[in-house]
Amino acid sequence: MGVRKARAAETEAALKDAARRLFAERGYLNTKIGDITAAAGRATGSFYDHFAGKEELLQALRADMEAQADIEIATAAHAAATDADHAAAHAADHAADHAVGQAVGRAANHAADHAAGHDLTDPAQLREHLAVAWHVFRDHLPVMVALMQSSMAAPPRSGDLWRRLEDETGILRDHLEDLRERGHPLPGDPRLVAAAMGAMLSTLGYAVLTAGEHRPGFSDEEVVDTLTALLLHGLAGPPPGAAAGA
Amino acid sequence: MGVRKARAAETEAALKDAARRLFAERGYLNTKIGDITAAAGRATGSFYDHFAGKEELLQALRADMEAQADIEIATAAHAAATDADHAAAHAADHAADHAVGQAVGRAANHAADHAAGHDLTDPAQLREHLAVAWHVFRDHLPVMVALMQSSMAAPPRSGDLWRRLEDETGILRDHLEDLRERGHPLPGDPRLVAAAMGAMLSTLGYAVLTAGEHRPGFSDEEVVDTLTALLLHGLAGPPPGAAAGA
DNA sequence: GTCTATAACAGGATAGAC
DNA sequence: GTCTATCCTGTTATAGAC
Repeated sequence: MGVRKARAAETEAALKDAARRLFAERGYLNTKIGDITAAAGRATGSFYDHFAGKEELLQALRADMEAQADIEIATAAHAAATDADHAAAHAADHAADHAVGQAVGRAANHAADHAAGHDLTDPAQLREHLAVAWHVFRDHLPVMVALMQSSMAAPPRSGDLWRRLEDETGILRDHLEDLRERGHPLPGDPRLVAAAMGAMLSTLGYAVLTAGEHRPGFSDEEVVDTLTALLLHGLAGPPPGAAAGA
Repeated sequence: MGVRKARAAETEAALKDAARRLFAERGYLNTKIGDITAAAGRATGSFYDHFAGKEELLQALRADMEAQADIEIATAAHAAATDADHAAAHAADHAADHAVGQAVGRAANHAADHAAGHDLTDPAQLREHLAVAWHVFRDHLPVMVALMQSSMAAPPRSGDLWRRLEDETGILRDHLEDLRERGHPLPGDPRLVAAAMGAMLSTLGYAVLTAGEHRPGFSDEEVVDTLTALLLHGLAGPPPGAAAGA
């Protein structure tokens, strides 16, 4: 790789970094191309040598995020697999795939293999799913914020948000369908239940993790524990003799 | 009221109507002042004789919505109160107040009185709460869409979304706190649980009710039933002998 | 109060030298 | 590839006649 190409890659990285920084601070919609180039220490015109526009930049950031999430997930799953506890390893492994799909909207390739054998009614597995999704959201907050703002800014009737919700919860839906096939009673159509859970997770994540000053003051663990308890047994609480996850 | 004033009121109403129509079609963010005046059959300049800007118009629409919701709620509660079934009437009455607060972000005045005596663990009452919130959302979709787009477009760190979530779920939170004080185990901090439920309801509502062509095909009842079942007993389902709402 | 016309200002995107 | 300079478009908001 020549110096020229290296310099170009450097500029592209600088633009991406600046974009992530600004997306977290001002949001995607309020960040102008000029803001990004200024923050990256480049000229406005240079932007268009790397990206066709703001939307293309966002897609590039999304690709980066998915790639990095894959790595994090894989190592997390591996770490869990070295554990003595089979159930935990199993949960972490599958939770990873699901959660990434859930938070990012991908991983259809692994879905089929891993759908079977899951049990979202197991407190540990459900908690692990939610925890991974929550932390992916937190670790990639700038891009998640940008993606959410972008899909909320689209014309309502385009159905963008519903599509996004379905994409993000593909794996979760598979797990639910699997659960239903094995005879477990579900609250409703797996598509709907999965979308509802995705809606809760993404909007609550956005609200809690971006609040900054006016921070609600909930720790990651408290949020994950609460969502686990709520989604596992609802408001009525666990049946008298059950060993719950809360 | 003179003719001049009446004409002015007419124009203001025309602007509001046009705005609601366009907000539902193109969304709040993509609707320009000029679009509204054109759709209302007025000149662009006339807009500023009635509103200081788009944000002020939105606040006016919000006020209208809240006023109308009050009426709808009151009559609904009254109708329910004439029923022979005490429990149903009770549920509908309080559900109304909550749901409006939930969907609209107000009704703090009634909160204190009505918080006591509720029981969100009762399937009928929970369902009623969710049903009213869902229908308020649907009936005022243009304004709800605009409000959501507006708060999502704000700078993330402003904490706008978290504040909005807390405001919308004030009454729900009160009910949960009441429940907790009466010894019922909750999934977590009432503020957090309420916010999570609000996040689910508003985002799912937006996604499902705006999807248009790419409509998921779920009826209002199916959604309300599903959310009731999910929030009442979670994914694990009702305890063996329970009479659930699903 | 309503209109026409226009000022004022983003913001996106390109041209051409280096 | 990167820069400087500029064009061009859309949108807000106001001025002033009616």
